[in-house]
Amino acid sequence: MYFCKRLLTYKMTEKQEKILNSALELFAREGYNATSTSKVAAHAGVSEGLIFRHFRNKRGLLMAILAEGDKKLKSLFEDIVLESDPIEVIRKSIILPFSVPESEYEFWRLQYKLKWEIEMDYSHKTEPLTMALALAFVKLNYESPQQEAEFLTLSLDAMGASLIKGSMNNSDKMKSFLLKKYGL
Amino acid sequence: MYFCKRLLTYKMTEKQEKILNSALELFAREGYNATSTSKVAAHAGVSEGLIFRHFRNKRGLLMAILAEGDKKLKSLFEDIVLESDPIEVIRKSIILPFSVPESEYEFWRLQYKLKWEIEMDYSHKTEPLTMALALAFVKLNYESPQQEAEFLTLSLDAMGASLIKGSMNNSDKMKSFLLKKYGL
Amino acid sequence: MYFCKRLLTYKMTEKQEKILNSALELFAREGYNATSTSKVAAHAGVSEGLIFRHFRNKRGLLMAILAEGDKKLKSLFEDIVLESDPIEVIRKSIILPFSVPESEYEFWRLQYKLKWEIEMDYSHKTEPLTMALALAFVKLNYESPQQEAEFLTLSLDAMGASLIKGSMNNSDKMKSFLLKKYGL
Amino acid sequence: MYFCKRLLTYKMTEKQEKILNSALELFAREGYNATSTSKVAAHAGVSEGLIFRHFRNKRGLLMAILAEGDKKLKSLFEDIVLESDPIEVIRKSIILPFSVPESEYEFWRLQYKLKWEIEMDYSHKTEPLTMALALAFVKLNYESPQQEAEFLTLSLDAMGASLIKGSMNNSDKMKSFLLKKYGL
DNA sequence: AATGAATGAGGGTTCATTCAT
DNA sequence: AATGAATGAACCCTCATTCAT
Repeated sequence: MYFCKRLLTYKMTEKQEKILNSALELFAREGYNATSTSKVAAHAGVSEGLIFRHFRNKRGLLMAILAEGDKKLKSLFEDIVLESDPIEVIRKSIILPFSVPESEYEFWRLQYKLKWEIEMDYSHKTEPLTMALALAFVKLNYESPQQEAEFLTLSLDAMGASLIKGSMNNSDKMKSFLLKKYGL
Repeated sequence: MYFCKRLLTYKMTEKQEKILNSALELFAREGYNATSTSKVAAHAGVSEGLIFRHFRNKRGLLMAILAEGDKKLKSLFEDIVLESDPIEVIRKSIILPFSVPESEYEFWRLQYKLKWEIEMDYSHKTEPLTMALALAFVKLNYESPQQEAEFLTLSLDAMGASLIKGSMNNSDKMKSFLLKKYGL
Repeated sequence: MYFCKRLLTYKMTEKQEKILNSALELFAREGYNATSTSKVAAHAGVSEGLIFRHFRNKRGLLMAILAEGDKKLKSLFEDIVLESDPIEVIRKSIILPFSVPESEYEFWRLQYKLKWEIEMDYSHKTEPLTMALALAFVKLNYESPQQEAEFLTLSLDAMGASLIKGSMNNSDKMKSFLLKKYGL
Repeated sequence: MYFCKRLLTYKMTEKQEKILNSALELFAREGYNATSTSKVAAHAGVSEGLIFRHFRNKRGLLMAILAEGDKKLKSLFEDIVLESDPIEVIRKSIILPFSVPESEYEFWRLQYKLKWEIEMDYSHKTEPLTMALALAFVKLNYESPQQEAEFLTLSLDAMGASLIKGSMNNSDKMKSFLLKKYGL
């Protein structure tokens, strides 16, 4: 594994965090390939060499960001996965993309970008959500719970993408439309 | 506009086409930023300089590809947009992503990649489809035809993405599920 | 093989030759590792990128130099190898290191440097000389012609090294001493 | 002078010795320029900074190694220089390169490497040997004792180099050949 | 004595692009 | 139309070295 062990502990030097934040911002804005390590260093107010001392690689830097991101993702899904009421599972899932605070758009844009830029396998990350939804649809006696769950997951993912790209005009309407569509 | 005038005419030299095809393939596979003009030239069996003679820029090369792609996209939508039977509009829309031949995956992968890599505005391209669907849903007395159309468009886009990435296990099931969902 | 094909033909661009000459000079003076490609480029009055266009690698540049050097080496040995008179073979061999013009010291210093710096296999290059000497010693009924030849080759190599390093005080005396030692 | 004072005393910390040994090994194997201080530190299991605390410089580290090596060299020559019997002087000299244990090849390879890599003046180190030989040849009434001594020194040096590089096939034959050549 | 964070300069190499032919 | 020589800027990364702890 590439990413620095320190990341997994709670101790991280100030500069290390600056690098990580700058990289997240720039990767998310310009893309991974289009962002040079020197730009990251400059943005973080740090010598370029330090990036490599802490993260070995440009790739290692990316992995460190993704590792941190995965934790965020898991905690987001946790609330849904642990929910026992199927109605609530669906409601919370639908609400999810619409309740992401703008401050986190950066992180999500990066996820979407990387999904395509570096052919990152992303589908397994949403799997817990799909499974929770499938279970909920089973409980609610839907005819094809698995397809239903997969479809909803993909659609919500698409909603999220649309929101982040700013190409959805009326997100509130879309949210309530979806809730109604699933009888909520 | 950057792209070479020749593109708009129907005459294109053999080498010009080779460049275009190679660029499409490489951009789609590796991404725009990660593909160097020298790689394109080598893959096309052409001198690097020729790319710039014909397309001015690396960006111009990209634009030329996209221009050609837009035509393909339009012709795909045409059949749907011109359909008057609302049921057929919906059916054809749903079927669309599932009936893209694998030989065209490359082109579509490029579209998806660029959507994120160069923050390409893509939503307007699907607008004709959304409008056709909205009209269909109006005719069929759906409650929120506009949201319905937007939602379906986004979802189908997501289906397409999933198909191309190879992360959809059972596309046939998903297709028939969708058709049934819309009462077809 | 790394080195540019052009080297083997007689056509070489002016700048290509400048690069080669500069590299020879600098590699010989400072050593291969201690000489940066940027130094070579500056010394040759050429952009650094050009080095890589023509020789692919820093290593490729080195190989190109060595390839040219090998030809020089072979032509030096040719006169000895083709000699049929055993006395002459020995005489010419002994004289060889002492008759290298100072203008070629650079090239030879590079050979010696590389022999150690990059663990270059060098012994096979002197093999033709050893064989010619062995044959001569056989003809002259020496007791251990093979050892005699190997010993002389190694010793002459050492003479050459000493000469090039400037650590031999009286090369003329040494030359005549050697000639006398072998009865010439 | 660069090298750490501690070297000249007989007390050296464990880590200091580890550094020295690692540096010797790596310099000998890869060359001085091609070996980074970080590699040395890693190989020695020591922080990189410690190298500079103890040896000031990368160069200082090298000097420390060479200083230690010089002692080894002197003790090797001592036995020859103190010998009064001229026959024995020559015999011991000839035997010298052939009796270096393989465990010391590393050290000698470094000497040879540095001779060329950093244009290290090496000839003065062999001077005591040359002088001892010259004296021996005088005693034995050789015609040109000085040349004879210089020649033998250089040749033996070349033997050593050949042995270390592994390019001498039959070292035993060569040794006895040499002994016979000098009437021993 | 020893560490590890931090740096600035420079390493080799690739880049998109221009130009003479 | 087409080539290939040529460039300068930027690329990712490693270097020897310093410093606070």
